[in-house]
Amino acid sequence: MEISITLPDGSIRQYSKGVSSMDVALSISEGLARNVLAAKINGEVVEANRPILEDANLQLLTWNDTDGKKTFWHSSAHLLAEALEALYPGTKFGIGPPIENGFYYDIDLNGVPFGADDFEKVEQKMLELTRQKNSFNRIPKSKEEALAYFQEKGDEYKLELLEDLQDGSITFYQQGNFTDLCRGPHIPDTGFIKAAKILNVAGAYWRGDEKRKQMTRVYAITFPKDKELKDYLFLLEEAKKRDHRKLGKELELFAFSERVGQGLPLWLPKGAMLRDRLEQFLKKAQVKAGYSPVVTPHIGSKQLYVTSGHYEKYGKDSFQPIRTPDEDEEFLLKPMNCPHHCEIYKTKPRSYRDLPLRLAEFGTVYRYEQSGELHGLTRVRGFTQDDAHIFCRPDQVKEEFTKVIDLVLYVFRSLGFHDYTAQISLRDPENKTKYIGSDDIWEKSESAIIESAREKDLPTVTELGEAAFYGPKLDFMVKDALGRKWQLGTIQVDYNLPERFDLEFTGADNQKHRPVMIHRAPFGSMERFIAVLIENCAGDFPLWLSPEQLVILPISEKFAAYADEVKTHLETLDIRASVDHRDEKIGRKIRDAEVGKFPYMLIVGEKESETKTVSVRKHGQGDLGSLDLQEFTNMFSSAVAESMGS
RNA sequence: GCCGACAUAGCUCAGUGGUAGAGCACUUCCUUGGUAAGGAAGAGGUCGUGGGUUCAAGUCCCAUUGUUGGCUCCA
Repeated sequence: MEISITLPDGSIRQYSKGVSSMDVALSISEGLARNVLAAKINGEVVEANRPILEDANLQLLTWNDTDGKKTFWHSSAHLLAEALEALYPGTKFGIGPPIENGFYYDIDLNGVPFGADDFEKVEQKMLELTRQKNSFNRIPKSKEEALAYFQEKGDEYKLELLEDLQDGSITFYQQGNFTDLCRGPHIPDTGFIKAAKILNVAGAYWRGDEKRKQMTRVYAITFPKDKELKDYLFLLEEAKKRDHRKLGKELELFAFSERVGQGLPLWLPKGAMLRDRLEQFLKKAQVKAGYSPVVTPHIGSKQLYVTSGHYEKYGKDSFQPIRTPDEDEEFLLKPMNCPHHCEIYKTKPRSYRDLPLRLAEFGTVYRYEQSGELHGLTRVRGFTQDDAHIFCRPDQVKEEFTKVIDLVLYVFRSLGFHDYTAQISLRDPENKTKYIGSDDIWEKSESAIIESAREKDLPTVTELGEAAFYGPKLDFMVKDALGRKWQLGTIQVDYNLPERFDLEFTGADNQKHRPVMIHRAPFGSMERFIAVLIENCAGDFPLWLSPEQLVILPISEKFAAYADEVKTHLETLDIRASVDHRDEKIGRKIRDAEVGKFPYMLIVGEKESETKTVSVRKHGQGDLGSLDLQEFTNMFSSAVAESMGS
C-alpha cells in the first residue's frame, strides 16, 4: 500500500506503507541520509527508523535544525551515562536532558569524588564508545517490568520518575551496555558523535528542590565534527573576553572590596561618569514622559515594611533592623522604594484628575541576597533602581503600561540592545490562592499587558505562575556574553500596596476609589544594566556614553602645548578629552589608546600644530586623515547624535 | 544557603615540601620618535586570613573570608 509523504518544500512523494524517514532520506540522496539525526513527522520528533504508517508531513532533522541538535545532545547524554557507568559502576542516574548548548546528566556517584581531573578519562571513554557505532534501540516496557529493572539496579531516582508515568507509555532506550528510562527520540547510533567535551560539574538538587538530595550535574557538549568543538571552545573564550567583570577591571569602571563587603560595588571615576550619563539620559526622558522626580531616605521605620507586608515576607532574610538609643525603635535599610512612594501619594487627597501620578527616583536599595547568588554587577546586595511608581485609575492601566513599554524601547534602542525578549509573567491558573486581588482585576490587568505587548509587537514569551503575588508583570530579558539571561527593564502591575496603604482617590462620582500602582524600571538597576551593556558592546560604549570620548596624542613633547590647546577647546564643547603626555613613541600611544577602547584618537605633531588641524583616528578603524578643528567637531557631534540611535 | 573549583606583585599568570619568579603596569635615566608595544636600570609580595602536620609549608591537612561554575532564591 502506498502512502504520501509531504516534504517541507511542499513536494509530495509516494512510498510504501511502513517506510522510515531514513529510507525517505536515502531515496533523496545518500549524502542527506548520512546527516539525518531524527525526523519530525506531523510535528512530532521521532527516530529516523520509525515506520510511517499513513500519509504524513515529514521534515528530516539534521544538525542544522534545533530539534536535530536537541536529539543529538539527548543521545549524547545517554552516551555520557554509558561512559560514566562503565568507569564508575553503581552510579545512579537522575535526568539527562539537552540544553541550549549541550546537555547535562544528574548523577549520584555514591560519594565518589568527581572533578575536572576526571573529565578527560570520561571524554576518552565516550569517544571509544562512539567508535562502536552502537544503535539506540527503543524498547517499550510495562510499568511492572520497568520498576523491576530499576529495583534490581538500585536506582531510586529512576524509580521515582517511573511513579509519575502511565503504564503503556513507558519506553527504555538501550545502546551498547547502557539502558535508560527515556521517552526518546534518539539519533540512529553513537557513531554520529565525533567530538565530546565535559564542560563542568556542579551540584544540583534532585527535582530542583533544595530540601532534597544534591546530585552531581555533569555538563558536556558534543559535536558531529571535531572542528565544531574547536570552534565552540574558541567562541567561548572570545565570549569570556567580554565578561563585564574582566572589562570592568580593565577599563577601571568598578571594583569590589572584601573590607567593604560582599556584593557592594565601588564605582570608580570612569564607571561613575558612565553611570551618571545614563542617569541624566533617563531623567531627561522621564521628565518628557510626565514623571515627577522625588527623593526619599535610604532607611525607613520597620512599621513601614510591616504595613507593606515586606517585613513579614522577607524580614528574616534581609539585612537586620538598625537600632537606635530608643529600645523600641527599629529601622530597615530600604529594600525597595515603593512604600516610601506610597507615603508620598498619601501626603494629600488625590482626585481622579490628578492621575496618573508618576513618581520617579533613582533609589538605592539593599537586599541580602544569598551569598551564592552574587555575581559581578548583575546580582549585588546594594544597587540603584531607576524606579518609578505610577498611580493611576484602573481604566488607565493599559495606556500607562503602553507608555512605559515605549520608554523601555527608547532606552534599549539608544543603547544598542536589539536582542531581547519580553517575558510576560502571569499567575498560575491552577493555583490562584497564591495571589491577592480579585479574578476580575487580574484578568483585566493580564489582558492589558498582553495587548500592550502585542500592539508594540514585542517578541514575547509567556510564563504561567511567574507573576508576583501582587500582580502580573512584563520583564525585558537580555543575554550576557555567555548567553545567560538577565532581567533588565521591568513593568509590574500591583494591587497589593494600594490596598495595604489604603490609597485612595476621589472619582468623578465623588466616591473614594482605589488607584492601581505600576512599578517600572527601564534599566532594572544601574548595576545590572551597565553589566549587560558592557558585555553587549564588549566595552566599546556608544560614543555619547563613553567615559572618555577621545584622547589626544602628541607626537612628541614639543607639541604638548598644542595638544592642551585642542583639549581645552574640545572641553568647551562638552567633549570628554584627555592628553597622553607620556614620553612614548606615537605607535605606543596609539596601541595603548586602542587597547583602552578610546573611541577617537587625535594625533597632533608639527604639521597639525602649524595648520591648526588634527589627525583623526577611530578606534578599530584606523587613520581617517586630517581635519581642521571645526570640521572635526562637526563630525564628532554628528557621530554622537548617531550613537544615540537618532 | 547547598555542591564543586579557585585565591602568589597593581594586572595576567608560573612555581608538586628545602630561603619567592616572569611578562605587562609603575619609578628614574637615555631617547623627541608620524598611525598597534624604542632601550637601560630600579622599586614592588610576611604567597587571602587563622590554626595544624613537618627539621622545613606558597606547596600537605582543618577552619575561615572572598571570588567563581552551577543548583535553590530574586520584593
